[in-house]
Parts: sequence; structure tokens; C-alpha cells
Amino acid sequence: MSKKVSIVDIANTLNISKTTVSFILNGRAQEKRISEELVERVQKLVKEVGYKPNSLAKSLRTGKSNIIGLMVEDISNPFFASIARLIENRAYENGYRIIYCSTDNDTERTRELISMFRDRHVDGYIISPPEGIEEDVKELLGSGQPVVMFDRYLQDIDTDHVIVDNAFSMYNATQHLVQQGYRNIALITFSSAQSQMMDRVTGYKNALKDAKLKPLLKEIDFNRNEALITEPLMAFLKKNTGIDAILFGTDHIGTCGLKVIRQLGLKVPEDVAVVSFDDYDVFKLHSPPVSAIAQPIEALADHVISLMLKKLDANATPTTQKITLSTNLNIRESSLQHSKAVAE
Amino acid sequence: MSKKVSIVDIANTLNISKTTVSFILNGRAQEKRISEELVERVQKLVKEVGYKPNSLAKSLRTGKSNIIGLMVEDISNPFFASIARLIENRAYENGYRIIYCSTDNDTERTRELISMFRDRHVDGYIISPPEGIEEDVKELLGSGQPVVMFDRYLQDIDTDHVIVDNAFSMYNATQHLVQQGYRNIALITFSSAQSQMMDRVTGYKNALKDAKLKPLLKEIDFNRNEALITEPLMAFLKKNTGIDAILFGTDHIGTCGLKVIRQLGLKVPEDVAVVSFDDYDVFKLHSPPVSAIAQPIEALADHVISLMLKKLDANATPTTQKITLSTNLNIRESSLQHSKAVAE
DNA sequence: ATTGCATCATAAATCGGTTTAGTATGAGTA
DNA sequence: TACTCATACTAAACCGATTTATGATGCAAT
Repeated sequence: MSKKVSIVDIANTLNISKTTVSFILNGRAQEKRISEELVERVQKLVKEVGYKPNSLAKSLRTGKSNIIGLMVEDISNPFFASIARLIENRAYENGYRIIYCSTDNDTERTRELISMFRDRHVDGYIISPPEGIEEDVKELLGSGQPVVMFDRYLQDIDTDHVIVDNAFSMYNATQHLVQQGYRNIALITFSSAQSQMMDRVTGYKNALKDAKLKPLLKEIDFNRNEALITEPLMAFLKKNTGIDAILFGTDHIGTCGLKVIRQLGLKVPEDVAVVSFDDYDVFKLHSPPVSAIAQPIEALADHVISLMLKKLDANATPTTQKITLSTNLNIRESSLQHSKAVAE
Repeated sequence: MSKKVSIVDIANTLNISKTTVSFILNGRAQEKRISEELVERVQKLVKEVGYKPNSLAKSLRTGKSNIIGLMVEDISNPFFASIARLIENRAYENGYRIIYCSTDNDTERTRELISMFRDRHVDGYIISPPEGIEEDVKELLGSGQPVVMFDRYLQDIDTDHVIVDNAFSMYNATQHLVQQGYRNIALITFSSAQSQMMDRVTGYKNALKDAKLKPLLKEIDFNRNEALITEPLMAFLKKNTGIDAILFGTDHIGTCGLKVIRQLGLKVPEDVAVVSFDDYDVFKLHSPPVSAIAQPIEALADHVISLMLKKLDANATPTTQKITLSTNLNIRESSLQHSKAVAE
């Protein structure tokens, strides 16, 4: 119940002004020529009573919060969870705290979250943006807020971002399937006008065009309810029995896809070969192990936070950087040539 | 670049006092007998200029923030990520925002995070506590802060908490393995004095005692570096070749265990049967599918946030509630009787 | 004795709200 | 007329910090 000590309490106890205490605690003692002796007395008392400045009051006055807002699509998705975790750690080391939120790819919700971040005075925004949020981001930029995007970017907006080479990654994975002898290669992905998704589709289409094969694209609406993903997926696979290989556009849809494939009793890779974007435990442990396009999670997180820290550093020269990292195609049994493909 | 509108701007524009504006915006117009006409004029202007109160200033004065601090062990773990997500949504619907953080089971870090939450004036704390944090939590409670724990609790502290029946769940799973004919049943888990872990071990030991079998417990230190988990695990399995069934204490160690089992070329369940605590995609999609103890994630999250909201409701009578939910043992192929076991 | 200049410290304004304790006005009443 | 009372609104204090502008003191130089 003991009330918290404030800067006034410290000042009163020592019979000095709170101004002096503030200067000392903010390392401006030298500059303000405060005597060594007084500095020591203040520091001693502060330690003794465990005084901590009220950061709300501080933020209110300074307009800084040492908090970075991080908005991901869905924190329960392993890809975003891992990145968030890494960013949190790096931020922490640099004296910043992170507030995360999930956008659910919902524009309205994202808008509200930005507004909440804003009035919490966060110092910077790290966003994997949903569609339709352009105006709000422009407003942020317009009022001088540091913004870094990752995983995707907004076409018409000039911000720092960190992405992977989605088109090439998907081109490469598709080509791999072609080389393994597959001919009816489908891409199943979330329907989305987001840059990363469109690039992945482009890579896929280009690879098939180069191989003179016909694309077969299935787009499914993003939804948190898994049944609403597996049902259309199941219908699609039942209908298109000619498919001999599938590319999945994200880890989430890949996981759902594997469930459906199992329900249908299809054998991988004999009945259908599989490659998924994103690589994590589910794919590694699957039998057979699933080939996957691994994003460089550490590097991604590292670049994101570095860009942000640079933008937050008042001394640094302001520039915008767009970073594209390359992925790794981890080839596993799920997409390797099998006897039937060879026989054909 | 346009400066944000403040309550004073609103007041000046209408030539009234900011007090009046504040009353109107906080729904105290009637109580303060402010005329209908003025109320309308204020509301109109507020909407027009898009005025939003600065919540830092508000929090500074009122001591409330409408933010709940949520501390989980590791946000990149699927169990915690899913719960966090559900809690976030429910909180959001009730006008609260969530700040999450990962404790890494690190007491010192947790201490700092609590302190950060505290000086951000969060209204409540939801914690899956690491060991050694008792004093800090006591202090929170002592100063009247609402605290709800989940997944585990602290022995000597009387707080609301939501957990599952860990001992019974593990007893039940162990018994299942015994009934399937397994005789050398190991439990591999994280070494920890946390309540949930100790209860799981207890359940396991009791079940084996009742079956007159000898327990074989392997405890591994928690670490974010996966190699430091798989290595001792590998060594343990290589040494104890007599094991015919393994229980894993958490999803994370279960995942690592499956990787090691695969590396060693062991067949599930022929060479070794497997049951893991926690149930998620990796286990469902594994071949063969892995039996798992499913925690009721939705119910858990629901109870946690409900307890918290109740504590935050000034009108509610203060009580502490300890809720224990039951789990579901999802039996899959990985732990079913196989020919060899039958033969014995 | 006065001025100039460090040196050490502080009073008061400020950030943007909420809340307490009033005030001004007019109607009703003894 | 003077007193109460309800109505409609407000000045000023406050939350806890930072920052700006301003003393007070002592010593050396004029």
C-alpha cells in the first residue's frame, strides 16, 4: 500500500529542488555544474529507497516512450511468433520495449491498433501491413514517425522494409518440382493483394511459363477458423485429381494442406509432391519430411530492428532502406522424384 | 506535422473551459448538469477535428491505463502463443489492450518486466510465473494490483489462477501406456520446480507405483537453444535402450524428442511408444500421429481473462478463485499396442 | 565599492488530461 | 429585501516528470 516515491519526495528528503534531482538522474549533472558531493548524496538516496521515475510522466513531458509497437498478422503463427521473439530480444538489449499486436489482416482493427500505439506515444512502428492501410501509414510518416515494414510492403509508400525474394524463391521451388518430373503443379495460397503473396504467385507462374506448363492456382480466403480453410482446400483437391505436385504459399496453409492430404489418404510424394513456403517443425517432422522454402528468420529480425534503431537515432542521417533477403530451398523427400514420375 | 489537438484547443475553440469538455467526454454531463445544447456542440467539434484524449496524460492523472500486462514463458511456443492470442481478443472486446512479454523463465528478466509493467501503470498482471518471483508478486498483491496466474502457480501465494489437472492428466496418460502393455516407461521433461512440472512428475510416478513399475525420469534444463535440449536427450535415449515408451512433459520437449527419435532411426510405436503433453499440429501430422494430452486452450484463456475482468471491476466483490480444468487424452497410433508388445 | 564571471542550485512553466471546490445567475420563497 | 436553492459552468490544483529562465554566492579585477 505504501505510495510510490516520486521525485518530489527525493527532493524534499534532501532539502533540494526536484530540478536538481532530475538533472542528476538524467546525467546532466556535469553540464549543469552540480557538485560531485550532491550528486553522490542523491544517487545514494535513490538507490536506498528504490526510486524509479514514473515513465508515464516522463513520456508525457518528453514525447518519448522507449516503446516500439510491433504489429504482425497473427502472433500465434510460428513465422511471426519467432520473428517477434527475436525482435523483442534485440530491442530489449537496446533499451527498448516491444508491444505486440495481431492485425488478423483486418484493416479496421489495424487502424485502431495504430491509433492506440500512437496515443501511447510509441517511438516507432514495425508493421507487417494488411491491405488498405496505406492512408494511415502515410499519416504516420507525414508526422515524422519511424516506420519499418517487414514480410511485405505497400506499393505506393516509400518506407524502410525488409522482405525476402518471394518471386525468385517461388520460381526456384517450382522449377525444382519441374525438374523432378512433375507436370501438374498447383499453387495453393491465401487470396491477397499483399506484395509477398503476389510475388509468390508471379514466381510460380513464370516458372511454369518457362517450362511450358499450365498453372493451376487456388486462392483461399484468410480466416482464423481452420475449417474454413480446409474445406475449400479439400474440395479443390477432390476436384482436380490430376495434380501431381502442390506448392503451398505459407506455413499455415501448408499445415492445413497436409491435414487434408492425410484425410484424403494421398501418399506423399507418390500421389502428390509437396513444397511449402516457410519452414518449421511440422514440415521437418512430417513423414516424409516436407520440402520447404526457409526464410532467414534471424537475419530478417536483425535487419528490421537495426533499421528501426537507426531511425530512432537522432544523430543518424535519415535514409530509407529496402532490404531483400534470399531464402533457402530445403529439399526433402516430399518433393523428390519417385518411381511413378520416373516411369512416365 | 500538424500538432495534435488537445482538450484545451477544443475548449478554446468553443470559448468554454476544458473542465466542461472533460466532463462531457467522460459521460458526466448529466451529473454535472451541463446543457444538452453545449454537450452537442462539443461532441460535434470533437468528431469534426478527430480529437482523441492523450491517454498518457489520462493515465498519469487517473492511475488507470486500460492495459493488461501478459507475461508468458515464451511467446514463440505454440501453447503460449495460442493462449496469448485468445486472451488478446477477449481483452480487446472488453476495451482492454494487452502488452505481452516473454519471461524465458528468467527470474531477473521477469523482475524487470514486472517493474516495467508497473511503471507503465498496467491495470492488471497475467503471469505464467518462473521460479523465484514470489517476493515480487507478493509486492504486487500487497499494493493492491490484480494478478492472475495461469499454467502454473506459486505455492505460497494466494492468487487467482487457472491451471489444468496436471497430476491426473499425466497419471492417466501413464496408465494408458501401462494398459497398452508397455513396461519401461520414461518421462522426459524440463527440470523445474514449477508447480505444473512437479505435478506432472507426481502423476507419472503414482501411476507407475500403482502398476508396480519402476519410474525412469530424465530432466533437461530449459534453454532456448534447441541443440542443448536434443543433445542430452539423445544421450539419454542411447544409454537407456530398454525404454519402450516415452512421455514428454511439454510440447516443446516433445517436438525435440521426436526429432531425436527420428535421428536415431527408432520406429514409433514399435521401438518406442510416445505420448506428449500439449497437443498441436506437429503431433497430429506426425506419422504415426502422436498421442497427446490436450489442454483446453480456449477454456483456459477464457477463464483467465474472465477472472481478470472481474478483478478489474470495482463493483465486484473481491475473492480469489483457483480454477482447475481437465485435459483430454487424445489417443493416436503412437501409443497403441503393437504386435511386439502383444507378443510379450 | 562596484562590476564581471564562474559556480551551484532553483522557481516556475509545461506536457494534457481529471477532479475538487467553487462562482455567477436567476427563480422561488419567507 | 434578503435568503435559499438549483442550474450551468469554471478556476485552479493535481498527477510526476523535464526544461527554461533565473537567482544567489563568492572571488578576482577594476
